[in-house]
Amino acid sequence: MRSISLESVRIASWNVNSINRRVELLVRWLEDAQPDVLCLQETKCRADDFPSMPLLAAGYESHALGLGAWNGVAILSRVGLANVTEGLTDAPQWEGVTEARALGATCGPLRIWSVYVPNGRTLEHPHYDYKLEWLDTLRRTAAAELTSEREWAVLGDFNIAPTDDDVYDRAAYEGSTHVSVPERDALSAIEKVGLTEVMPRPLKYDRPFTYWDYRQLAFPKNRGMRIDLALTTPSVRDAVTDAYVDRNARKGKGTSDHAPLVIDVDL
DNA sequence: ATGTCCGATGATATCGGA
Repeated sequence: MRSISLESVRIASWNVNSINRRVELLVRWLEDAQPDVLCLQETKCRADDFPSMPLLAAGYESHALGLGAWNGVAILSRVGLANVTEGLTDAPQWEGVTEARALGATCGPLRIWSVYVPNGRTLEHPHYDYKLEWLDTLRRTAAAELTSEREWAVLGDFNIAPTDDDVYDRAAYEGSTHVSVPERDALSAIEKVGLTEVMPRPLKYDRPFTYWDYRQLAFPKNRGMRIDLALTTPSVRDAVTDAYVDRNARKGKGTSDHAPLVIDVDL
């Protein structure tokens, strides 16, 4: 019989839209929010340009995956960062390149992945097919890792609004990506391998949007979407004590167009 | 005025991407 130990961790995910543009903001947020693990997306820098020193000074070790101006993911942790896996198994390529969109690591009690799902651009664009193929590859990687008896989570920018309630106005997205049936089916297929979504609470208004376009005053008008998601094993989900979107991090000049998703778990 | 912002580039304005 094994002993049960209570382990409390705060995990988070944030599409930062260029980490080198926002190092100081990120460090201030880390000091304020105190996450134990943070999954980052759209770091937009090579691993050797990643600002690991100021993050280390803030108390976090990090592992970054990036090719340059586009995409890029990373994981920060103050509870260990081991067994790092760079990329999905047999990930599809875009224009001959295996992009930096997925990073897995074991952090404390959790096996955790940071993902930046392809945007898709339009329903007719080859990038949309790439998005669906990439999501199916994520499903296969998740299924393969879930055979181990470890608590497991994937956090990131999925570029999918799971339901019509996850966009400010369904009609505004008619014929667009992020809300289409094949994208939502691909998300459901990932959940069917043994994952369940952690639903955050909003800090303001009725719905926990995580992204607001920079244009057309979308943030002050709360014209947002909930596309940054967390899928976990059921036992992690059942151990969640709080989950929220920190929309305060979206306020003001010089912020990312995404807000962080924060999840507290008592395992 | 897409009421914007990012990195990259025959850079000092323009472009693709989001």
